[in-house]
Amino acid sequence: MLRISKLTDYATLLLTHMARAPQQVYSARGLAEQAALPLPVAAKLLKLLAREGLLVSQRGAAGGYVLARAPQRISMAQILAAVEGPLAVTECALGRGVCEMEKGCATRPHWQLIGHALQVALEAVSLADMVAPKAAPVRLQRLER
Amino acid sequence: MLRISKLTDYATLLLTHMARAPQQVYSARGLAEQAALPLPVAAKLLKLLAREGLLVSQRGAAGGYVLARAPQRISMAQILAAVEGPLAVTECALGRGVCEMEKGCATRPHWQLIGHALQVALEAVSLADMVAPKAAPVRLQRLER
DNA sequence: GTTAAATAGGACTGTACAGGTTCTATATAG
DNA sequence: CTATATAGAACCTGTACAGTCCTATTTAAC
Repeated sequence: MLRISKLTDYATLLLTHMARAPQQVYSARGLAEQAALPLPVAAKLLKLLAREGLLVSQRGAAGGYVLARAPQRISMAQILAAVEGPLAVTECALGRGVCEMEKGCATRPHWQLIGHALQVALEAVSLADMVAPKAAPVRLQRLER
Repeated sequence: MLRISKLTDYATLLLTHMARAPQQVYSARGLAEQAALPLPVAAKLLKLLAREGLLVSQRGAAGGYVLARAPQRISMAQILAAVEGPLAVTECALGRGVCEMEKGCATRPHWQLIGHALQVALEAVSLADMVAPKAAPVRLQRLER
């Protein structure tokens, strides 16, 4: 569990295809074919990614989508945030007052810590890393007290 | 997003209560009250946690639940796995043949890496850490290439 | 100017699963 | 024997994810 949504997975797929030749303009139709996704799904995602600033869109004939930045500067954290909204492992991580047990809850700061570790892990992996043949160099370390 | 389920959150709540006085026997009813959870929910979770080996149960009158191990030896990863099943950020992380795009998918190993980072983060935080006043000492590090 | 090709944005739908309840069976202390 | 526990399964229900479709709007090309 702790699974990302399928849509996020698809979005990553689309973006990695584009990352192989950045600056090129891709149509929704073409990308859907390459990624083997239904056109409506790909189109919906591309629109979303454009709205969220990860892609730049060009309307009209011969239009399409281009990566808004170099693949190195697009992190998995950004992709996930674009598709699924802000990262929040627990409800209380979203803000005050969401959870009614807030006052007596000693576990909250620790959840936040786990959430933070996850955030860092996601930020450390870029789109460029995702197309690289070798695994991205991220490692977790446990500090002794 | 990437949220844990409410049930996992509740389970953590119950377990942290128990961790404050390990070796003590807790009834489902008492724990439900302390944690301010509906009795059916608490009961269901406690049964599950017992089945998964995190708790030891004692049936009959004056029965109840005890932590199966010291709080230091119960990790958040174990709690999450008990309630939600094996950690899998993407579908393909569960095993071969689940995802039909498997052959041409270059992103898979990188997802696995992210999943692994998450796993380590969750393993590094114990139940004992969750009741401690200070945040647990976990840190992520990015290695240079 | 018209047409074709593309994105923008929203509405709509089905369905799988989390979240929660209830019931019956079984064990055990007193 | 009875009261008090847990064990386990079946069941219901709301909601959010996944996916489709329809109607603008923009722009290149002829």
